[in-house]
Amino acid sequence: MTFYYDIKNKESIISYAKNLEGKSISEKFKVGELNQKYEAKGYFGQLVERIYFGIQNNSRPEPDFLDVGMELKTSPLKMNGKNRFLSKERLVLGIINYPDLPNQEFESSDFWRKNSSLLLIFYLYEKEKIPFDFIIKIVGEWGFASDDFEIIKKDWLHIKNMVNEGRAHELSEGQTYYLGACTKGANSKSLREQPKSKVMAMQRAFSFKQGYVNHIIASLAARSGINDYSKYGKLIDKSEDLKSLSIDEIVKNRFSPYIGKNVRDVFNLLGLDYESSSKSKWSQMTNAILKVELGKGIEEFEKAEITIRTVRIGKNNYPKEAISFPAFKYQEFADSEWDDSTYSSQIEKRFMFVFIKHVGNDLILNSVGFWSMPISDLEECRQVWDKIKNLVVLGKVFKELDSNGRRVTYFSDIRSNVAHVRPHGRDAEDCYPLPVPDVATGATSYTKHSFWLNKEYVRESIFNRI
DNA sequence: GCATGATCATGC
DNA sequence: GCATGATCATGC
Repeated sequence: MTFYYDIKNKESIISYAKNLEGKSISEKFKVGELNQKYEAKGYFGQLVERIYFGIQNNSRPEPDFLDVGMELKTSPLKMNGKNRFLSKERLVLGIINYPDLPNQEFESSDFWRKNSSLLLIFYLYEKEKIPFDFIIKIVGEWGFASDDFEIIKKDWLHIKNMVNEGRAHELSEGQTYYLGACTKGANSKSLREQPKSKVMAMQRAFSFKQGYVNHIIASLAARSGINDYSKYGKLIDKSEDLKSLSIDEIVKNRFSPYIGKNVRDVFNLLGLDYESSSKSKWSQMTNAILKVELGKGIEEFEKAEITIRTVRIGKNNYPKEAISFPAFKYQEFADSEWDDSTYSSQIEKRFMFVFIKHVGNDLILNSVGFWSMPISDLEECRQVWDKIKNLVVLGKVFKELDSNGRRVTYFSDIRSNVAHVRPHGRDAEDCYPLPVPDVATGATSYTKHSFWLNKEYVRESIFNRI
């Protein structure tokens, strides 16, 4: 079989790949190629490699186009409400080889040799279609701009250091920025040996976070003229050298002139209105301190999927409030497991906390820092989630009426050292449907609820450690 | 004084 | 018009 590209010429390969834009595999080839395996996960990528590029499926450590050092990757897109393409998932870039990793240097590592230049083929995933009919929307080559390179290299080093310290079993995605160590395997029971500890560690792969892939998509789409690349505010300006500073340090440096100051004075210094009753004034303050235009997303944080939370601290370093997550849909408990639940993906992210402390009658900007939940606490969150799921799918929402004739929920009995569950809607009438009607009352919907991090937990495990 | 339930203010 | 982060209210 002849292929219409020059295997030793990068531009030739890219322009051949670009012919796929706007088309599906079945439009390019006769459907006679169909076989029964088409439902298998990852099959689309195999199709493109084998049928379009004539590459035998492999799991070699070298890039697919060896002569030009470029790796071929296919990845699914979804549409958001505004007709913009978003990544459907993270982009997985190869299993982390725990035994070898401590002996590698980044520039000559397996990871960088294989992935430093990516030929990306993004297709629109549509549930009702077979992979042959998925439409390829965006094709392009992705190298790494210098800022991204430095951040990805630091992420890689973090992962390597964890393995080198015998802590591969403590790795989680929230510890790094763009390059994550995502779980890889049938479930979280896929365990591997690690070189510096006897503890078995979950199998993990290097992967770009969904937020980083979104940035790649927006950037490639803009190159192809498919849609505009919406501008974010950037945290890092040219004068700062990412070779010596991490994102953590850059953020701490920006905050340091304001730490310990009265929040009213901070607002005045920044030209912001402290009297505003807006609850978004805290995010305005953060943007202003970070020197990012107000009302804009922070590019580096969007790529790293960092969640910013502002927390007021009262006497005894006790948080004024617990920390909430978005209300959950009861139906989701019937449809998913922990590993693919919305809550698990929210709680595994990296967080930036801004702590504001009440001292006498003053509010002081106390501290700022990054945080991700330790694996052992994630396990507690999982248990809380499992218990709520169990109640919801059994239709056990309400207990019998209490002595005052009020309906009491089973949900408030479920509280661990880390998290609990509480109402979270516009008011008590703000409901989501239940997958199973409540056994005690017959109710088919219930007030929106969400998971909350306990105040005690916020104090001990976040505030006291930042 | 905290746990629990309820609700606000805004931006998209 | 609703989802979300932030905050208020009350009874034990």
